[in-house]
Amino acid sequence: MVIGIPEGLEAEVGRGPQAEPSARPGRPRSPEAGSSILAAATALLAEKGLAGMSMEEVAARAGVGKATVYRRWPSRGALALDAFMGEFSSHLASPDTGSLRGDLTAALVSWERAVTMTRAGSMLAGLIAEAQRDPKLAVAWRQQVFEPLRQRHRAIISAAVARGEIGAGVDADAVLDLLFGALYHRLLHGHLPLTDHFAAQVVALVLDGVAPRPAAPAGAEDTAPAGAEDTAPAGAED
Amino acid sequence: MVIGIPEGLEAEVGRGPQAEPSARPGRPRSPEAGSSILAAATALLAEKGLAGMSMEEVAARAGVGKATVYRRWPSRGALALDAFMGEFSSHLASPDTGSLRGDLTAALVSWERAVTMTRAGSMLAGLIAEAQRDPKLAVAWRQQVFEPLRQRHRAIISAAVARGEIGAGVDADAVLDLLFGALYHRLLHGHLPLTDHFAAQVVALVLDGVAPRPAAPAGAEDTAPAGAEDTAPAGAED
Amino acid sequence: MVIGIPEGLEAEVGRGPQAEPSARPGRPRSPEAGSSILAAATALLAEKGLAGMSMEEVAARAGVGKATVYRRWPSRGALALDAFMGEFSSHLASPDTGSLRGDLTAALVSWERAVTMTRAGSMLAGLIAEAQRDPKLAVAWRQQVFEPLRQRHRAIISAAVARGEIGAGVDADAVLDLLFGALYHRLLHGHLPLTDHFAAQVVALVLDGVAPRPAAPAGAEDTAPAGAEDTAPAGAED
Amino acid sequence: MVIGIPEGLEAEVGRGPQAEPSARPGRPRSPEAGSSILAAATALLAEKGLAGMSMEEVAARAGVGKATVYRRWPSRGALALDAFMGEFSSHLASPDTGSLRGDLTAALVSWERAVTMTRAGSMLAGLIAEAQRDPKLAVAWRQQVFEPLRQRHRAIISAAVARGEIGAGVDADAVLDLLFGALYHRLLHGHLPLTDHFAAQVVALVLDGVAPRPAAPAGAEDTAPAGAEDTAPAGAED
DNA sequence: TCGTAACCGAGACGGTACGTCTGGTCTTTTT
DNA sequence: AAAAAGACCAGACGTACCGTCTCGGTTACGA
Repeated sequence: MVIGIPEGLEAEVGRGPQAEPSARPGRPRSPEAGSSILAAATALLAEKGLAGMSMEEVAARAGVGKATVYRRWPSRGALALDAFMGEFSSHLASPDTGSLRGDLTAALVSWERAVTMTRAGSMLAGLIAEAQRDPKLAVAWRQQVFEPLRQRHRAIISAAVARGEIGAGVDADAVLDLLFGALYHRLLHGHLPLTDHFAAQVVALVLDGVAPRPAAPAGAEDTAPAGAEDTAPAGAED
Repeated sequence: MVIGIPEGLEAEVGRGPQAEPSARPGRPRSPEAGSSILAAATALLAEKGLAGMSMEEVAARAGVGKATVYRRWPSRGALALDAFMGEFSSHLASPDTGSLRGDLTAALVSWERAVTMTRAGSMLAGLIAEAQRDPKLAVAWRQQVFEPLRQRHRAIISAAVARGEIGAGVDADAVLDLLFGALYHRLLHGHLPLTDHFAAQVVALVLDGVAPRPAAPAGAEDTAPAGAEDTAPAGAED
Repeated sequence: MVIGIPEGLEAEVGRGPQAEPSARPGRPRSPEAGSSILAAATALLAEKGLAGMSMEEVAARAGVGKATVYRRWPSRGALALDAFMGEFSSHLASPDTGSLRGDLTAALVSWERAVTMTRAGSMLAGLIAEAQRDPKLAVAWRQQVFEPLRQRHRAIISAAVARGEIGAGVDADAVLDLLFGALYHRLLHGHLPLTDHFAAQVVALVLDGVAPRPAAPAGAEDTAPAGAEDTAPAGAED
Repeated sequence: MVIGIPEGLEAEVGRGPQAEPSARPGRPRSPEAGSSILAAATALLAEKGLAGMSMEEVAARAGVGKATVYRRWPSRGALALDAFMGEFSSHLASPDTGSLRGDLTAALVSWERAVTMTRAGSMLAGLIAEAQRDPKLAVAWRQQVFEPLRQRHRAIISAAVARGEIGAGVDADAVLDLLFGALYHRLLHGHLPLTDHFAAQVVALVLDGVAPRPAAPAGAEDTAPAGAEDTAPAGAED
C-alpha cells in the first residue's frame, strides 16, 4: 500500500514560500517559466550531473533570463533540490505490512529502487555533495527531504514498539542511521552494487545481528563485556 | 596495540607512481615544492573547505608557479586527496583486542575521533562530495583510501571467524557497510552528532541486532526463520 | 587652416559598428566602462608600450572584469588601435596653403609633430609592429587609419593636378609612399632624428628630385640609358 | 657585377663575439647544435612567423636543450636576426653599372626581390616589429644589418658625386630614407604590391622629382620634362 | 692520467598573461 | 511589477612560454 508523500517532499522545496497565493500587484509570475526551468534543470542534471548544471545553461535552455531563475530559486542547489524531488518523491512507497521486518524491507527496497532505477540516484549523490559546500542547501535538504522521510521511517519503528515486536529502549535514530547509512554508503562510494538483495540483507542484519548467539542460555556474558568495551577500548588507541 | 598504517594510506596518493626512484633525465622535482604545496593545500582546506581551495591560491601561498602544482597533481581533487591523507592516516589505529566487539569498537571510535577532532572531518566530506563530480577522483579515492582501509577492517572480521566468534557465512562487506555507513551518514548529513557513544552503539546493534529475542526457549521459530531470512527473503524481492 | 578629421579616424576604430543606437533588449553597455578601459589602455600604452599593455592590467586598472574588455575589443591590438586614435587623430592638420609644396609640407610636418611630440609616436610604432603578427589588426589598421589618411593626402595631389602644378600622369600612391615612407622609416628604425627640417627636406626632394641638372641640354642623354636600365639590370643580379 | 657582402652581414649577427677563437678550457661548443638551432629557427620563422617561433619549440625541434639556445643567442630576436641574415644576405647584389640611376635601381630591385621572393620578407617585417619592443634587438639590428647596408648604399651616392652626376650638397641619408623608406612602407603596410616596377619608379621619382621645375627658362625645360616623364608615365600604368 | 671547466639534453622552477567560463547582481525594454 | 535579455564585476580555470636553474653525463684541455 502506497501512502502519500508528506507535503514538504512534494515540490518546489528550495523555493521561498512566495507569500500570498495571489492578489499581488504587477505581472504575475509565468507558470510556464517555472516549469520550463525545472524541466531544463532536470534534463541537465540527468545529462551531466549536478556539476554540469550551470545556471547559465539552465536559463538558456529554458528560454528564460537568469534573473528569472534566481527570482524563484536562490541557488543552484535549491533548484537541483526541487528537480530532484520531482523525480524522487513519487517513487517512494510506505507499505504497511504489519511486521517490522516487512515494513523496513519495503522502505529500504523502495528507496533503493528509486535511486538505482531512475535519474534520482545521481541527482541525490550530487545534492549531498553540493550540500557539503553550501550550508543553506544543507539546511534545506535536511528540513525538506531528510527529516520528513526520517519521520516516516521512525513511525515504522514506533509501530513495532507499540506492537511489542521490539523493546521500547531501542534508539530509533541509531537504527535508521544503520539502515539507511548502509544504502547511502554504497550509493556514494560505488564500491559495491546497490541491490534489492543488499537492502534485505541490511534489514536482516540490523534486526538479528551478526552473531546468532547459537544458543543464548547465559546471554549475560554477551552483553556485559560488550557494555564494558563500549567506552574503555575506545580510549585505548588514540 | 597500534598497528602501522598500510602503505597505500601513507602519502602522495594522488600522485603518479613516479616509476623508478631516479635516473630520469632532467632536473629532478624539488621535494620542497611538493611539500609546501601540500602544506598550503592542507591549510586552505582547513580554512575554507574544499570549494575555497583554489589551485591559484594554493600555488600563491606555497610560493610556487601554477604549473608546478599541475605537474604533480592533475586536479584539485587529487591534491585534496593527498592533503587529506596527511591529516587522516596518522590518526587511525588498528588495535588487536582479541574480540570482534573490541576490535570493531576500536576501529570505529578511532575513525570517528579522527573525523571529529582533526581537520580531516571536513576534508573527508568535501572529498566525497568532489568525488561525486570527478570520476577520476572517485577511482583514486576508492583505490587509495577506501579499499586499503576496508581491507584492514575485513581482516578484523576474518579473525573473528577464525576464532569462531561468528559464523563463516557472514557477509563481511555488508557488515562493514552497516558499521561505517552509519558513521558516514552522520558525517555527511549532520543531523545528529558523531560521538564515541554512537560508534559503540553501532557496533552493539550490528553484533546483537535490534531484537533481543526476549527469551529463546520457544524462540526456535524466531531464530530459524531469522537465519533463513538472512539471505532468502531478500532474494524474493530482487 | 585646420580641417576636421574624417569620421573614420575619430574613434572606436576597433569596435564593431554597434548598429542601431539603442532599442536592443538587455542591459546596454555601460559607456563608463568603455571609456575607463580606453583611458587605462592609453595610460598603460604610454607607460610601458604596447608589449606592456596586458589585457589583465587594463581590466584591473579600469576596475572592470576581463570579459567586459573582451566584449568590446576582440584583441589587444584592436584596443590599442582605438587608444592610439584618441591620441593621434586630433593632432593632424590639413591646411590648404594653395600650393602643392605648402600642402605637403604642412601634412608631413603635422604628422611628424604628432608622432614626436605626443605619446602617439611609440603607440604608432607598437601598432605597426603588432599588425605584423595579427592579420586582423593589420586589416583594421589599413581600413581605419591608413586609408582614410591616405585619402586626404591623395586629395592634396589631386588638387595640385587640378591647379596644373604637376602633370596628370603622376602616380599619387607612389609619391605618397615616398613621402610618408621616409618618415615612417626614421620612426621605425630610429637611425636618424625625425624633425621639421627632415619633413621639409623630404618634400623638396620629391618635388625637385636629387639631380637639379642645372642646365642639361646634352646631359639628358645620360639619363636616358639609365632609364633603359630601369628594368634590365635588375634581372642581372639575382 | 656582384660585389661581396660586408662581413657584418654574413652570419651569427646576434651572437656575442666569442673572443679568442679557441684555447678556452672546457668542452667546446658543438657546432652541430648551433646550426641545427639556426635551421629550426629558420623553418619555424617561415612556417609561423616570428610570433610563432617560440624558444621552446626551436629547442625541441633542434633536439637541443633550451639552455643551449640561450647560451648562444640572448633573446628570441637575436636568434631571429641571425636566421634572417642567413636567408637575406646572400640575395643582395651591388652591381656597379656606372650610373647613379643604374646603381640605385639595381640596389632597390635586388632588395625588393630578396624580400618578396624568399622567406626573408616576412622575417624582415617580423624583426622590425620585434625591434620595436626590444631595444637591444633594435641596436643589434641597426649595427649589424641596417648600417652595413646603408654604408654600401651611401657609397653609391658618393660615387655619383665623385662622377659629377649630382651635386656635392646632396644629403645622402635623406635620399636613402626616401628610397628605402618607400619600399619598407609597402612591405610593412601591405597596402600596395612591392614590385620591380615600383622600385624603378621610386628611383626615377627621387632622381627627377615630381614637378617639372618651372624654372630653367632656356630650352632645358624641354629635356627636363622629358626626363621627368621617364617616371611620370610609369606612374600612369600602376 | 687526471682534474676541472664548460659544454650537452632534459626538464622542473617561479612567473605572467592568455582567453574562456561561471556566479550572482544590475539595468534596460517589453508585456 | 515581472518578464527576457544581456551587460556588469570578480576571479578561477588550465595552457603556453618566458628565462633561469639543476640534474647526470660528455668532451677537451692543462697540470
